Amino acid sequence: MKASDKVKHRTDMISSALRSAILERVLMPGMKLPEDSLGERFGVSRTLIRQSLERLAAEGLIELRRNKGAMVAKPSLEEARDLFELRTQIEDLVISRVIKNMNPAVLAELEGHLAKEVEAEHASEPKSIRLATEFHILLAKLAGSPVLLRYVEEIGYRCGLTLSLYARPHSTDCGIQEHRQIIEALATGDEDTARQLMRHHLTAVADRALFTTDEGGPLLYLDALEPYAKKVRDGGA
Amino acid sequence: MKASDKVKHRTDMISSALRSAILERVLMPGMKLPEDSLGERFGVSRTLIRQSLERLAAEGLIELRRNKGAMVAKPSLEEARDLFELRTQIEDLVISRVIKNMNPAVLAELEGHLAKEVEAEHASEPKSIRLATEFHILLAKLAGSPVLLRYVEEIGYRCGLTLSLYARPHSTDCGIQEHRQIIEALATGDEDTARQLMRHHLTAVADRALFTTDEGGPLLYLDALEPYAKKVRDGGA
DNA sequence: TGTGGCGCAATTGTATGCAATCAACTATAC
DNA sequence: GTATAGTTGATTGCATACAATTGCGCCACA
Repeated sequence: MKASDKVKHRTDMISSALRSAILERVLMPGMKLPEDSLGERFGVSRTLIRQSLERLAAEGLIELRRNKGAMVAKPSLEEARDLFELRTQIEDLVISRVIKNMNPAVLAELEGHLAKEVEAEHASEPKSIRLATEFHILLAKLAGSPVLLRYVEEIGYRCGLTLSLYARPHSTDCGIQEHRQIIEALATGDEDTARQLMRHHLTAVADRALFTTDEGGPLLYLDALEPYAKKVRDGGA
Repeated sequence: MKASDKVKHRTDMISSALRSAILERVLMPGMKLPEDSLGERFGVSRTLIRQSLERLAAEGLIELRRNKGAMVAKPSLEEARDLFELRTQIEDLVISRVIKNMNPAVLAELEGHLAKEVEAEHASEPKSIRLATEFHILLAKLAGSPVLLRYVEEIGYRCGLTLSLYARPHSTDCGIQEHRQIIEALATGDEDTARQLMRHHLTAVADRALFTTDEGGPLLYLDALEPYAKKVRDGGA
């Protein structure tokens, strides 16, 4: 049966849970992530936690220091700028590809996502943030290249993390309007405009954020993780 | 002291050893990589091998199938093309940055590398291949962005892997001349020319390779690994 | 002779235990 | 009172042991 096939392994579930927690700003940059506390929370042994942490470290979402454990990554301002620059460059390719694949079904997916963003705009802040990132990931999916998707995802997540360090609250507000414009340009097949809008959008997101420099001390905070751990313990996706 | 600091952990050494073996075409795409055989070879337990395999899987160099073990990745032709396209797009950024950082020391490093390439041209094939990839990595280093370096490295490695699947023998020959031209353009600060040369170079590398479709069966071959394993067992880098 | 099921061997998935490392604290000497 | 050395507690690094899964070969049966 398909349902049991799709059960990714527990490591994947734990990685995803931690990743979501980081992207939704439940785990803030600098927080320590000790193996056995996490293992206890998730109801698994340190082995699986270790694997998950290594994976997230490879993605750049956490830092792993020898004999000193893991903590949510605290990218420098420079690193943040480099990430956005790289992202901008890569998403050019996404635009080209999506335009090539454009059709009513694709357009519908994009507009469906936009609707979700509008809906969440005045609801929960974490959800808006997540949807904003997922807009770009949806575009990458529609580009039809697994390779492209892989890197857009990873860099998008890392950008999301940097925003939780450097962004002011509510800085996502105007993003929805920019997403809408991009969709319109894509729909009309105007590649140059779409590309420029995307570049402008990403620059704007970065600019809205990266000017304020916030300073937060490293803290350990596990209870916030509880809802995420519960899903894993209960065997959910 | 610095020497003891630089002792990366054994997992890193094993990952590097396997990565080198893959890039030097000692481990060909499709070869199986069983955990305990590798562990025996490298003189470590399966734990460390597993970690290394997971890391390489994250980099896209090997594939990891649940309950069925690891094998050297066999990227499809389409994936190969996507990788080169993405690489081309990203290395644009490298060019811009290197030009900004250009100075005599940088130029000297580039020319030093080119000299090594020339020297190895008629010596060992694997060394030429390695040096050709490392030219791009050197450029990324000189670009001065760790983020950029990380992705150029990874994608460069993956491209190297695809070439071992799809490239004809001796297809690296003309690469050196192209590298030389790129260095010249960088030296004169001509960004547009450099960028175009780089794009042309990468396209040429891909084209020289990706037309022949070779079909190789999956094989298990461990003895070829011996020199790599020995370095690790002896505690070398 | 071909096909279907059953069991065994091989390989991976996960937990646990012990050793090594690091950080913080205390005690002692100056 | 300060500085340094020793010691203790906590945390990671790695190996080993056991459980679960998969694939293959064998045998029965049509």
